[in-house]
Amino acid sequence: MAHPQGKTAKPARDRILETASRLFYQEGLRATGIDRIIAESGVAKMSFYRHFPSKTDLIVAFLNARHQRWMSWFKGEVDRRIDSEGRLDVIAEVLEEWFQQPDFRGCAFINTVAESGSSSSREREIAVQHKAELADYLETVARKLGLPEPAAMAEDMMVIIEGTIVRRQMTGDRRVTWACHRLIQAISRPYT
Amino acid sequence: MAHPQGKTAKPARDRILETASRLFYQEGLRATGIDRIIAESGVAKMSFYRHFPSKTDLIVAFLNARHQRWMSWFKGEVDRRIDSEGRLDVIAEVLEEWFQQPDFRGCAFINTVAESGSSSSREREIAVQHKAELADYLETVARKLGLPEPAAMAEDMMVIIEGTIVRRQMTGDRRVTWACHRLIQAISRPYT
DNA sequence: CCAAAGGTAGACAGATCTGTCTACAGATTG
DNA sequence: CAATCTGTAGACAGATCTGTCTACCTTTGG
Repeated sequence: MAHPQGKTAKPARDRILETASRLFYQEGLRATGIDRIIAESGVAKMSFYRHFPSKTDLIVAFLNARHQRWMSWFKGEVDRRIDSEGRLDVIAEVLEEWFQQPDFRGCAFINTVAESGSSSSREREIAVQHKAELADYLETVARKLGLPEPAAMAEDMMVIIEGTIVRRQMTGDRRVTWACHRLIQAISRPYT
Repeated sequence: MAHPQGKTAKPARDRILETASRLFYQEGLRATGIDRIIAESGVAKMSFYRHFPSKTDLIVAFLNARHQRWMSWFKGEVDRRIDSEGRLDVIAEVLEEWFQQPDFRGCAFINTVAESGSSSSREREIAVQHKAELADYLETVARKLGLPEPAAMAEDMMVIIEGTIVRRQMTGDRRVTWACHRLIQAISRPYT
């Protein structure tokens, strides 16, 4: 091997994607330069461009991977709790688990849209698609719980979730999760 | 005058700040270069650096101006409607007016935080301060309406508002405002 | 065995970005 | 009048960013 790192060395592509995922999420897409990703993943520049012909390709790979990873984690946690407790506000608890991670810096997709200008872009489309899938999932949950007007309920939940994430990113205050709890309970109460 | 534009030409500083405000909001802070601001405001480079010693100074001026402008507009609209209708969900109508503006691209302060990396920055602090003032104002509104637990109510409202803004920026769908309406009505209903 | 695949190291090009500097021109004011 | 303030026009420096290119090395499959 040109640069011996033992048999367990991960392939260059994996190291690049891991480093990029960390930096893109932590520092932002525009703020993270190719050179830094190359340096921190310990890879040659040509290896980088062999696997990702452009920075945009790397961003797309990052967003797709994060979408897969986050969605399956979120669905798993919510389904498990819903099945045992049957209450919609277990979602607040799942979100709180996410917020507890020390590197939490909001939702990568919200941040991506915030960073995207007014013109449309591949990144923006992926983010919008991610949120559409999340809304779809919430509608199936509402249906499973037998709630009335599941589509409207899902949109209400989306507003609560996005607000909770953004608010938590801005303030870092745990009271945000309490507010999330109260709001979900409020929309779960039957109309008088 | 060096570059005659008639008696009504605005001072260079104003033209710079107006152009920068448009571009920073529309395209993002990092995506907007000094050179473009200089070109589009029709000003010489030295005039720019006379008024704003660094790009950061211009960003700070932009955020402070936008904070003043947006907050006074929002408070004015909400106060007027609250006084005549006495319902908290007039806030959804005020937000919808904002969303109708053709250049709407979310909240400049949320976008700023999304663009700021994990390290703290002057821009981030201004954004956090802006949201703290908004939360304070909402608490006074809740108090004025005689609602129970105004502090918790204000935090609930913040989550709803942030979620509505982000959701609207992401989807552009008017149903988001309906969800905002429903949510405010839900937390306004007395607990059973 | 040897060719292909995948890797390293690093120079280089070209664009762009922030910020400085010179030279000059019109207006205001002491 | 002369100084000062505010402005224009544009060259320039230095950093950084994306992306290309050359040259060489090692492992593996046919």
